Amino acid sequence: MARSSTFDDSQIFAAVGSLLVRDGNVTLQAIVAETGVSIGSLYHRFGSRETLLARTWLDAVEAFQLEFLAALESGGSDAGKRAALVTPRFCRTQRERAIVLACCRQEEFTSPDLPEDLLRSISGANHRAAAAICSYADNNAYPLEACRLGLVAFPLAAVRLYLPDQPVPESIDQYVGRAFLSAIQKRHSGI
Amino acid sequence: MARSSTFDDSQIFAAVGSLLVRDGNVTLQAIVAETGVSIGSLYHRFGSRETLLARTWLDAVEAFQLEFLAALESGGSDAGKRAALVTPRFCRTQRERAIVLACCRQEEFTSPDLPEDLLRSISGANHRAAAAICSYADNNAYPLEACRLGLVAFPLAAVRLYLPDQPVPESIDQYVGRAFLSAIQKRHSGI
DNA sequence: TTCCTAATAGAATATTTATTCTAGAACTTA
DNA sequence: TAAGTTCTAGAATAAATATTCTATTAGGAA
Repeated sequence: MARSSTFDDSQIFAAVGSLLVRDGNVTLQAIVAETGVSIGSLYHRFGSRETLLARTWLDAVEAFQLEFLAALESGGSDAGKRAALVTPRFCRTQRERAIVLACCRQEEFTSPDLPEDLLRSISGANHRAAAAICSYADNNAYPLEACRLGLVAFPLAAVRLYLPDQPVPESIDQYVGRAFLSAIQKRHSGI
Repeated sequence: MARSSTFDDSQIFAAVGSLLVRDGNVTLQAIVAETGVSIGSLYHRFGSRETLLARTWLDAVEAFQLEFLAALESGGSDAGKRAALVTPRFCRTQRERAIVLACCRQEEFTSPDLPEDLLRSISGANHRAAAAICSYADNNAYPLEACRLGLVAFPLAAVRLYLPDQPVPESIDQYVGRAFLSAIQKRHSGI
């Protein structure tokens, strides 16, 4: 066909992750400096900075959901707890992707001038996760709010204590597990 | 002496908060549009964009710590739990400031070209909070990690479920209280 | 080997955003 | 009311950043 790529998209996604950590924002110049990919090549591949960032985010989300949804939908009695623990583990096995997830707000990636198919993939991923959490809540008669906290918010908060610079220690898993249980435990009516 | 200010700093700080929510970033032009303060006036007051943002953050942190430290250092047996609950309450009573705290990373505000006194105030605030959490941990023989999670990370995670756009519901307080307890409860050696 | 296609390259350009600068307005005190 | 001082104003400038464009390069198929 034609010339094949010199760089992997994944190298670029990883660079975005480390720039997020180092500078808190991502300029194309910084990506060029970090990866060696030329600016022309970046535009050839992605079309715009916004698309590049959105693709980076989607890549991270999909990798995460692969594990998270598998755990949540596996059905065992501790499916929820195992799903909650996916977050700290993901931080250890796929650090750059975890950083992207921890640093970006998903609302950034709904701009209507992203390419059609990318927008579809993004909203697909969002809906898939939302639906899974929702039916987990329904099936167990937990409030949705409790599930969102226990499955997502608390685990994320825990790893953020360390994420940008330090490794996420094993000790965190205990806290995540217990925070999950605290979220889904049945309430008393008062306080 | 001389002419007095037309605008309150607090109006500007509030505008930064709403811009953070709406756009996720804050340009001076946007502040001008939002508040009506002129660009010249902004520079006269703050000297640089960076200083403006740092002052906004400091304003929010100090307001928060006023309540948080009072609760934490009040001494009662449930001082920790009350301190944890300061976060959701602060979100209700001082929304803009809470938003600033929830959206900014404090590492942004350590750049050496901020004015001397501002840097001192910022690091003072950081140390004050860190020290308070530390001695709370010591006094109760809790791991520091547990206290950071229970007092800060979990409460913040809970309100972030709503913060940018929606009000933080009262129902959150129960979850925050229980997550705090789950963090400081004594561990079993295994899992 | 030759041609076709897509990838790479980076200078040139456009755009956005921060910052400086000069003038003028308003408050205060004498 | 006059002088002094600080605040406001916004056009002009500078700096950072994204985007376009024209070559050039490299792999694959004929």
